[in-house]
Amino acid sequence: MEHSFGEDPGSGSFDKSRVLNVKPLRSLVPVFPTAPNVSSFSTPQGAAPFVCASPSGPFPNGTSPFFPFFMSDSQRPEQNTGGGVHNFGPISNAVPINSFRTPPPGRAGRAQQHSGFANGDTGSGSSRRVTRSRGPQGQSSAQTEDGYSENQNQSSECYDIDTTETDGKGKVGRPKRKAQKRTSSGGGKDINVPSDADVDKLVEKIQTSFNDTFGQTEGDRACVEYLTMVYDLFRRRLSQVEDLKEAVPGLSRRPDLRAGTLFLNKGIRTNSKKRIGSVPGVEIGDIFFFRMELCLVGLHAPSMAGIDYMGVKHTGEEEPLAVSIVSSGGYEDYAEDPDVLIYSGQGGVNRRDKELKDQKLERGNLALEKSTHRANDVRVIRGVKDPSTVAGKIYVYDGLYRINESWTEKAKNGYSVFKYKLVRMAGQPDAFRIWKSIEQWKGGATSRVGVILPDLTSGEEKLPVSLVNDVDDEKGPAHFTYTSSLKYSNPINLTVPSSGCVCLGGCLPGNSNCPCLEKNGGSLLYTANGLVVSQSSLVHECGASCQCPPSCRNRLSQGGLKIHLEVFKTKDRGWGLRSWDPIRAGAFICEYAGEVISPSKIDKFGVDTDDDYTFDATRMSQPLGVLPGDSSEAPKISFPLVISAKYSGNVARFMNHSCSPNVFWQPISRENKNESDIHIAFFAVRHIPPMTELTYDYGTISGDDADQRKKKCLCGTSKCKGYFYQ
DNA sequence: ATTAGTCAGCTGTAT
DNA sequence: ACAGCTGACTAATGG
Repeated sequence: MEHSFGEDPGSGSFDKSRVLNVKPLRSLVPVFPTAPNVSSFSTPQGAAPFVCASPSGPFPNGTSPFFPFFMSDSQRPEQNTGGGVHNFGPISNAVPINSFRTPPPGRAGRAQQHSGFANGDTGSGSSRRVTRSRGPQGQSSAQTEDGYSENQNQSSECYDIDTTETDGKGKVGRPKRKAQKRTSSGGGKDINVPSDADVDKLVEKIQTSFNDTFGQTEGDRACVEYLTMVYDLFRRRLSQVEDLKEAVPGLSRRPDLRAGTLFLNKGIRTNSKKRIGSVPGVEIGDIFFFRMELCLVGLHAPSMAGIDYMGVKHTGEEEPLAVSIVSSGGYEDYAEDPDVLIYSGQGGVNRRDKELKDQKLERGNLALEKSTHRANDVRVIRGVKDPSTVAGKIYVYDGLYRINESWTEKAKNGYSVFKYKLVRMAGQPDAFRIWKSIEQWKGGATSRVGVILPDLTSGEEKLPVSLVNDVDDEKGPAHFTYTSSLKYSNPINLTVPSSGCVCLGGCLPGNSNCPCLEKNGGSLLYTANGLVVSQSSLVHECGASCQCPPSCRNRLSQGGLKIHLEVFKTKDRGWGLRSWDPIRAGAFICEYAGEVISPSKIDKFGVDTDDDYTFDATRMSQPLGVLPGDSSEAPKISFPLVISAKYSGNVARFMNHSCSPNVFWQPISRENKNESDIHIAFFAVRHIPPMTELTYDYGTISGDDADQRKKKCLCGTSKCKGYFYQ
């Protein structure tokens, strides 16, 4: 994050008339596939511009049908990827080679019992020779570097010291969960949710896909992004499965842990070798919502413990050194200063009888002590409070620190505790500091450089959206009217009339009598905490004629802004959109507001070539937010809806294009008596740290004038195609 | 050099 | 309040 978020005591009031005519970046043109096809969006009588169809049809003539939700993999036609780049690589049905691996002698019998993940060796397979380095006699697989010099260069080097690196097959013997009851909830309906056997198949598909794409690479940015995205997709899918099961006492619902272990056992992970210094592909400022995520990307291996360390050889003697710590509020740390962290050692409390005692200089504490003297880099992950999550905590990777001093002191409870003073290395991009700044902005105590408007929505949204320019002196984008809603010039008649639900307490998963869920293939497509499970062709939400309350889970996109956004001036791409709040993968961000342009209007008046702010759902783009191999996987296809936000619109009109986007769009149908509106909702592809620009893929078009709409892409990502279509 | 068993960890969610 | 999963450690067994 190269922006500076300084204070500006001067900027306060603002004259709206100074929002000038600035040539916006986007010059979009409404696009329809081809002229002859336009008519296909209308019924023969020309009454409805498009038809809202249930997953199984019917479809208007000439329109490509949505892929049915229930289609099995063998039934599904070839994915149309629009000729674009394959992000995920081909998903094959072939059994991965290592599935045929002979189990080690003496373990075979046992391993076989756990059908699911018993044989989960890692994809990197044979090269993963594991030796344990234990104690002084631990024979480690050599290390030439001593790695202790004060030299900065050493920091990013990977210590080739062998640590106890589980290879995924080692720990199968532990008794796993008991045999699970099969769900069969609801009325025995065919529910669009996989069984446990399906889950196992799904993991194998993910494994294949992961190995195909990243099998050779160990830890680059693309790999880390893919891994975290797929992990959370899978986790959301599992939580959807859990949702359908009756609560079994003695069986807790921890989809995060289950997804994590399945991934680890299948080798769906990266940077599994411990190292001192930065981790390839993980960037300072990256955020995580589960400890398992830290483990999967190689940032911090233990699933619970706060101190990660490894044995490092130094002049023949091996000693433990700390590689990373997690400060998450469980101890009496001092973590207010963005550059200094006073960290407490671990231990001192018996977990079972909660008996308190002095901390001992062992394990993590010992490693931190050694690292104090060796002055090696230690990665710091800070837990920050986040009221929006149930856990109330988010982990932020704050980069490399060094331990300046260590001491012991008496804690409030009277027992002695180790304390370590960690100081952040200079020259690293801001991470935790940004969180502290935002905290202050929210408190309103300080003003900020470059704030043009504190709320450009003028109260139209529940949350203010500030307009900020801290790069030049432009005073704002071209004038427009802020509206939070989507306007249809003509109501749309449903071909299949349907009534709303009567779920007075809100629609709940497993209710086979809810007509709204039925439209979604029998399942609720949103998790309990308001995340979309995955991208699909169309999500049916509850609407005006439903009797469920506004808080119903199936009305996720209807509550207006829940995330604190701001419109800001980018360095070279005009105005853009970013968020003060961290955004979880799958979280709803906003919808695309504006005016629906009917195809007939376009026929009559021709294409408005000057409309710079248009959303075009007919375009093709890569599927994002879709789990490889998921039975509910629905590739993104064109959708006959074009929205103009030139004269009126909301924050979504400011979202720029990226070839490696962090946001995807999703058509949503809202039932309304005998009418139905299609809305376009935006969801996060992956976790998005605060103040990161939000972008989506504008998609590709074909046709005679496609070349004219090609614009040079400035997204700057490694996957950049070099152009995009305005 | 492996394997199985035990333990506690600045988890996280249900009650 | 407590299930859950892992890495670290320990003891026992096999070459």
